[in-house]
Amino acid sequence: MLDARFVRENPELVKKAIAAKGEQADVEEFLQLDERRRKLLQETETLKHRRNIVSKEIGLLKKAGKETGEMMEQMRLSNERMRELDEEIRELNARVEAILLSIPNLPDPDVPVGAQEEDNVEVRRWGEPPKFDFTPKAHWEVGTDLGILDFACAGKITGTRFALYKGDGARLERALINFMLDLHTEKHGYKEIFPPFMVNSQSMQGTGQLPKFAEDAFHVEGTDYWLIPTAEVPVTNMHRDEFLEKDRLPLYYVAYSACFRAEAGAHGRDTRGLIRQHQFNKVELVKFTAPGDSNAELEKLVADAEEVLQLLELPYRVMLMCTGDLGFSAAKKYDLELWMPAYNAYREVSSCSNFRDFQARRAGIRFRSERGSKAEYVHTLNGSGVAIGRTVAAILENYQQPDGSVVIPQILRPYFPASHPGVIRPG
RNA sequence: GGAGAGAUGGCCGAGUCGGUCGAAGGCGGUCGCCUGCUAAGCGAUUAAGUGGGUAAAAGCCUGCUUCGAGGGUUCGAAUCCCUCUCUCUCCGCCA
Repeated sequence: MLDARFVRENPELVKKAIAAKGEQADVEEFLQLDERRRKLLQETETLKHRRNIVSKEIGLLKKAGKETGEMMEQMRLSNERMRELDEEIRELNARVEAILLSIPNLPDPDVPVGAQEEDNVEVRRWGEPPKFDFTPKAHWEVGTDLGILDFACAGKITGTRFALYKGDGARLERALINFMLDLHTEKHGYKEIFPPFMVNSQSMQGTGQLPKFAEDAFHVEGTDYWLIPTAEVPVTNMHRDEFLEKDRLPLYYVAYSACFRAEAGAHGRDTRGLIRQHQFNKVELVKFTAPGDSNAELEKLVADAEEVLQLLELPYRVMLMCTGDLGFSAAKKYDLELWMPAYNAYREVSSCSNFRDFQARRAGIRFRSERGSKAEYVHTLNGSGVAIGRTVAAILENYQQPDGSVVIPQILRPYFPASHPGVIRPG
């Protein structure tokens, strides 16, 4: 959420940002409601000021044994007007807040302006797409033929957009989770968190999923709980409504979690395979930093995620998202995209964003710099480090052999039994 | 699920016959003094949110709100009443 004062003072800038992101939010209505709200606020506060003074006086008079009946009667009357004003202010507050929550974050100045994917900018590429002297199969065929993925069975147990991993497939999934957690904790200095997979609505609002994107998430009926769409939600909310001491920053967290997404707007897209599931695993990186540090921290975050792909020896590219692809809360975002031979295209496995103080303001995550000792909001960043299911898909496609087997990336061998041949074969 | 206790400022912790309590005290922070350095010591200062005024700005002046959340009683509520949430202890149940 943006600062109300900032919106009030820079309405044109905010409107431009809303348009650039392709979002909808009524800044004009905000300005009108806000002005009326402040006018009423002044009126009721004047009345309250008087009440406070008179009440004190009544206390003193009573102590002195004086008559106070008339003053009390007067106060009773002005209380009615206060009640009316407060009621209207409360309504205005709710409407102003609602608009404020619907205004997206401002894009950074160095973010390319654009409406669609084609406007994203490729920053760099790593690795060479493998050359096959046979026609590479799609990962769902590879996995199904090997007997390590079973979509039909998952469909029976649960429904569409779920996957069942078996044998070496399940092992591969688990190996990737452990490999990534180990890398980020041991080499990159992140603290490991294992969060709840359900959160309350306040947490969902803190990171920006609510109120706008309720239909993208699964809600547990009869409760205030939501299945997390990413570990970003519980981990960022760890520090909701807290002050973080300056010398504690930056904070680096890494969390494995299952992620649950309704994919409401994606009917008919990626219906096969592991690319778009209602439930998938992800290792997520989350940072809390001082405001001045978030630019540099985003670059480091991207590098940390890239190292996962490099060690797995999977070809990828880094994309800088244009304003239209930034999403609601981000000020700047890089996507990492893995090469998928069967798609003959790069597909996203990681999204690394700098939210600046947008989430922190919603979630009330503050800190004090030593000097002015004035409270400020921290900056939050996060990125996938990386999505597991899509990585499995990429491994199955990039490491597939002519005979249908799949070579296990070298870095993952220690996560398989010593007796394992290092190749996944049918059976 | 049953019984009880609790929730106060960055942190800890006082505060019930409702009135000068936004809140004692301590810790921590900041500034100054002192000390050969460090440690200790002395003094001052230090809640947040929001509105208005003033200033180029840092800031300064001023109002209102906030003692888990929401509602109520009252001229006046941290203090009284109701509802809810969370935490802790005991019992029961359970992976």
